[in-house]
Amino acid sequence: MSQPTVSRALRGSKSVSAATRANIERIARELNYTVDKNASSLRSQRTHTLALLFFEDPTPDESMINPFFLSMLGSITRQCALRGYDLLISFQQMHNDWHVAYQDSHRSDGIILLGYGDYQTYRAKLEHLVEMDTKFVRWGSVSDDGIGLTVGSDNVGAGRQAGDHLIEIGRRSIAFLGDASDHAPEFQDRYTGLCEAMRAAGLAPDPALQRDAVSSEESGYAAARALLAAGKPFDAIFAASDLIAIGAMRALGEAGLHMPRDVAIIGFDDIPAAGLTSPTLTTVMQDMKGAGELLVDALLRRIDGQPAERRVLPTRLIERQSTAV
Amino acid sequence: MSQPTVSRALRGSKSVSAATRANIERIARELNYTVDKNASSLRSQRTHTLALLFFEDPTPDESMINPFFLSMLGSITRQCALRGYDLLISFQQMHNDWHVAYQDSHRSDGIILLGYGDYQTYRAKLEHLVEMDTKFVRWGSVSDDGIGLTVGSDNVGAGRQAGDHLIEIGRRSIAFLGDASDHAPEFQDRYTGLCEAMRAAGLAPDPALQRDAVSSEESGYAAARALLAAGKPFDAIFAASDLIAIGAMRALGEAGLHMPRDVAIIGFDDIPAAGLTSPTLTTVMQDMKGAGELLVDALLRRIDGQPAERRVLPTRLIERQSTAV
DNA sequence: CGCCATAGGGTATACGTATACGCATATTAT
DNA sequence: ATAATATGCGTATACGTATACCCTATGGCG
Repeated sequence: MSQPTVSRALRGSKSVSAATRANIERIARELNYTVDKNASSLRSQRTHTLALLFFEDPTPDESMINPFFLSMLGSITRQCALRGYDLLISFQQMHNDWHVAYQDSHRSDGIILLGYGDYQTYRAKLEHLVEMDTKFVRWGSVSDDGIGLTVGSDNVGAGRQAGDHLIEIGRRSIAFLGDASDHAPEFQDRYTGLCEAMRAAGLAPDPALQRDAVSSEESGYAAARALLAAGKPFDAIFAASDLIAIGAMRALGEAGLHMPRDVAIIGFDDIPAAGLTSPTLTTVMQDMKGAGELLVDALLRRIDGQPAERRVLPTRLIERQSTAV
Repeated sequence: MSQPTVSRALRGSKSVSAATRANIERIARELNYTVDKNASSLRSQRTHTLALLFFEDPTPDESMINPFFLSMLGSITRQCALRGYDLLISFQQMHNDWHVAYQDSHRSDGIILLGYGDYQTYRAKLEHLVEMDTKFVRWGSVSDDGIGLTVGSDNVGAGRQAGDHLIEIGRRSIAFLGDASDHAPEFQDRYTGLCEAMRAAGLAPDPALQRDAVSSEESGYAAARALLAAGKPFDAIFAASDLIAIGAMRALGEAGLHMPRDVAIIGFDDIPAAGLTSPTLTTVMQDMKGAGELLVDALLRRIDGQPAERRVLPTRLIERQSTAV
C-alpha cells in the first residue's frame, strides 16, 4: 500500500480495487487521517475553493453589510458544500486590489462577486480579470455589457410587474425612487420596466417623478421629501429597494399622507422588515436561494471549461397592505 | 537573487538588505507575482486562514441563517483582513463532522464557532476538539463550563439591565419568554439576570411567568399565547430575543392588549426590524462589532500560544416605545 | 501454448515555498 | 594586525500530495 495508492483510493480513482479502497478508508478513519489540502492543491493546481468577494462603496460603519447579500450567503455556502467546494470570504472596499489578490496566489479556483456600488469604477477591474483569464461570476444586471458571466434577477420584468400592479389598482402617477443612471444598472433596469408597464397602459412616465436614491433608509427619506417638496402630484411610489421604501414611508407619514389611500408603495427585495412596517410593505421578492445555486453552478461550469451563459431569475410580487386598496 | 532570498524579502525578513528588498518588490509587481498560498502553507504549516463554522439545529429552509450571526460576519471578516488572515466559511448542520473536517486537513489555523442550537448535543464535539488540541473560540454563554475559549455578551448583566428598566417604569409582574434550561445557556443567563434584578427590588420571580421559546417569531407567538391562556396576570415581558418579542407582540395585539400601557416589552439583539414594529421595540443591543474583534483576537492569541482568557462584552439598553410609559 | 490487453499498484518525480546551514564579505573588538 | 562576530545571501532539502510511467499478474483469445 504505497502512498500513491492511498491517494488514488481516497479520491475514488477507478484504478484501485474495491477491496483495497475499503481497507484504506478504514485505516484512514482509524488514524483520523485526512488529505492535506495544501499539498493536494499545490500538486494538482486545483484548490476546490471559491472566493466570495463582497464589495461596496465605503460606508460610515465599515463593518455593516448589505443584508440583501447576506441572505444570499446561505444558499451559496450550501451549494458550495454540495459541490465539494470550500468558500473563502472577503469583504472588500472597492479601492482594494481584490482583482489580483485571489486568483494569482492560488487561493481559489474562481471568484463570486457580490455588491452594489458604483458600477463604472469597477468596470476596469472586471476587464482586468477577464484579461488574466480569471474565472468569475457576478451578481447584477443581466443586460449585456459583455464582461464576464452574470447572474441576476429579471429586473426589467420585475419593474413591469410592479408597474402593472400599481396600474391595476388604479394608480396613474407613479414615482420612482432609485438611481436611474448607468451607475446602478439594476435600478436602471427596474425603472425601465416600470416605464414599459406605464406605456403599455397608455401612461406617460414623468421624468420629474423619478428621484435618485441609493439603497438606504436615509436616502429614501431624503428622496421622498424632495419629491414632496417639488409639489408634483403622485399616487404611487415604486422604490428600488425596501430600505428606500421604508425611508419614503417615513417621509410620507410625516407629511400626513395615508398609505395606500393617498399613495400606494412598492419596495424591492422583501427584507424581513418589509412585513413589519405599518402598513406592511408590498414588495418584489428575488429568488435568493436560486441565486446562490445559479452563481455557484455557473462558476463551476466556467472553471470546468463547460459552456456557461448568463442566467436570469424570475421575481415574485409579494402583495401586502401598502398596495391593498 | 535566489529563490530563498525572494521568499525572505517578500515576507519582510530582516536578513535581507533594504536595497535588495525594494528591488525584489519592484520586480514582483512588474511580473504580477504573488506567493503561492498552497506551497507556503504546506512548507510552513501555517495557513493564515481561520475557519468560521456556523451551525444551527436544522431548519425547515436549510438556506436560512440567523440574521443575528450574520451581522457579526462583517466585523469578523474585517478583523481577519486587518490581521492578515483569510476567512473560510461553512454553514453546517449540527449532525455533520465539522469537528474534524477543518483542522486535520490543514485548511485553517483555527476555528470560530457560531451558533445557537442544542448545547448539550455538541458539547461532546467540543471536547473532542480540545483533545485534538485544535485551536478554537466560540461565541456563547461565558459562564464557565471549562471547554475551550469563549467570547460572549454579559447576558446576566443584560438580563439585570432589562429587569431594572422594567421595574423602574413600575412593572411588578415580569414574564420571561425563552428557554431557561441548560440547553440554551445564554437564554438561561438572561433569565438569571432578570431574577436577580427582581429580587434586588424585593420582587419574587414567578416560575409560572416563564415560558420556553426558541428564537423565532412563531415560537414567541406560541409562548405568549400560552402565557395569556394561563390567565396569570403580568404587566411586562422580557423576551430572550427580538424575534420572540415580535411574535409575542403579535399575540398581545390580537388579545387586545395595549403596549406599553397594559404590557411593556423588551427584546434582545436590536435587529433592524426592532425599530420598525409598532410600537417600536425596546431591546438590549449586543456589541457585534466588538464581538467579531474579540473573537478573532482571542483565537489568534491562542494560535500564537499566548495567554487568552474568556472575554465578556457589555450590552446596551435601547429604549423605544414598547417601554415608554 | 503463446500472445496481447487489462487491471492493480509500485517508483520516481514535480508542484512552489520556507528553513537549516554554510560561506563569503564587512564590521568590530582586542 | 588578528581574531571574533555580524550581515547578506546562496545551497540543499523537506513539506505531502498527484501524476506520468513502468512492472507484474491474470485472463481471454487464437
